[in-house]
Amino acid sequence: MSEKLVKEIPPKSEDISKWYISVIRKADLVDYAPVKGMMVIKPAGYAIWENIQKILDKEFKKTGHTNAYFPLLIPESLLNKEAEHVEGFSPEVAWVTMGGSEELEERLAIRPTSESIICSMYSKWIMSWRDLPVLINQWVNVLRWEKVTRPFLRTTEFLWQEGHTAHRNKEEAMEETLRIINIYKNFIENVLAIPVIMGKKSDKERFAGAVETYTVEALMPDGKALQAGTSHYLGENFSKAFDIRYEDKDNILKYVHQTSWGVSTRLIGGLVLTHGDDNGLVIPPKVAPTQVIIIPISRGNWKESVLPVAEKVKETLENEDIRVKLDEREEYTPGWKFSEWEMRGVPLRIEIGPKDIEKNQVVLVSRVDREKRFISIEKLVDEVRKFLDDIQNSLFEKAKKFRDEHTKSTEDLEEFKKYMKEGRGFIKAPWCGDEKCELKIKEETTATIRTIGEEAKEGQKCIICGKPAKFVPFFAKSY
RNA sequence: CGGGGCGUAGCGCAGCCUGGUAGCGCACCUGCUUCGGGAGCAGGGAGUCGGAGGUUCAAAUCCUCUCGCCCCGACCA
Repeated sequence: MSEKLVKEIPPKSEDISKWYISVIRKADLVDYAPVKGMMVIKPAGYAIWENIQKILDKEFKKTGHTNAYFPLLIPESLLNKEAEHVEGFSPEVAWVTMGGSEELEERLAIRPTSESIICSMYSKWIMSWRDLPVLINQWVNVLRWEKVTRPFLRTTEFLWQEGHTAHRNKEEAMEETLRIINIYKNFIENVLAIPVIMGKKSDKERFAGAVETYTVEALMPDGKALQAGTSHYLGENFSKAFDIRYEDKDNILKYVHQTSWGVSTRLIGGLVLTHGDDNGLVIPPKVAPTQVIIIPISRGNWKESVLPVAEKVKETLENEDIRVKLDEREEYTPGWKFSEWEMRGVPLRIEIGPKDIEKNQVVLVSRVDREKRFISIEKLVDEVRKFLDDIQNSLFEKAKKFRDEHTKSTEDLEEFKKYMKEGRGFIKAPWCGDEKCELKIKEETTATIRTIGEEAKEGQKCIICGKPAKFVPFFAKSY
């Protein structure tokens, strides 16, 4: 899209941060709250989150999960039970120390994540192999005292879902961990139209308290990677710390194997960054709160001629469960409305004017590239569906093309550094598996291991130490 | 948490260096004409200059502290 019609949005290519802030605020997704790092998710933004919830929740239910709610406050003693977990999270925990004017005997953590409180309950609930698996999810807010914040991408408080499951053995827990990360991958790619790389985290990048962390990583237009979702195999780490045991068929008491997994409102930030352009937001049809905006062309006696047709079109689409709005406001010109709804990211526009009425047609216009399709009113529903599908696909293809073009392979550190300086992106480079080399790469290039990638081939050498490589990770600078 | 930048009307900014009547564009309100890519004209409303101290006859402007936002690092979904 060449023409820039929306004023006050700085070009995405020039300063993506300014662009990002400007778009989310102009599209009315978010506002800053009075407390540092906290945001108000406004109706337009929350509607996207509701659609994310609706679609993901269905997937969780389909795979046997149920929702519950665990408390916001976690006693310090519980949080402290799993050593690695505390160490990982304690720097960013906010504490409640007063109740009214009384100082509390034990301070209470505002949940940064809920493993500890949920495990403390699981230890009461799980007795027998017949109680397993436990497959519980909750949609809640969590709080992490972050030093650097950005709306959606990293906020002090954020909304997410966290699944916490308990299983009889490693195999079942591992299967669950992978089932979930695949649900995330499919959702993020098919619904949010953001291509991701799926894989395992290195020991250093792993979730605090986990045995293995699986992640889906998306590449943003500035070449930085966004961790979009994670699924952890917790092994027996928490069950041992919280004494979650069950009596198995063989009469032996065993520790459960657990998983936990989550995606957050960060996904909205990823969506904005990935698809937006100089005219504002672009929301993929499958999550768009409004998929179609109808703009009647207000000329002459349009209220008698055009408006009734527009209303009929709206009704027809509504009956087909297409999320549609009609902008019949008189105080704005059609041109203004075009720009306004483009900025808000509505993927498909229908223009209906006097000329169209004569020809018994309507004009469909894509948000992505302003492609116009003139279609006869009889074919409305099919054509709208088809166009929405095309837009959904083209957004994914466009993002995938960018991702692929910004994924490079190298076995040379200098070339690695050069890639990081010019344009950035994912870089695949062989690594021996040693954390020291991982740290060295970060120091030299600012890139970290996003996923450890596939196993190295015979003869590939670590880019730092030159010893035989174990893996070929995806490196990138991260959000 | 370190380095840098910025807080002036809803949004974007000028004014600050060199203290002396708070300004511009967009948005908003009223009216008329407009309307197939952010319409034109005329009139109008709106700001304790982020906050608290201090210097001064006088502070948006100078000094100190503080809060917040943005960028770059370290840390993290």
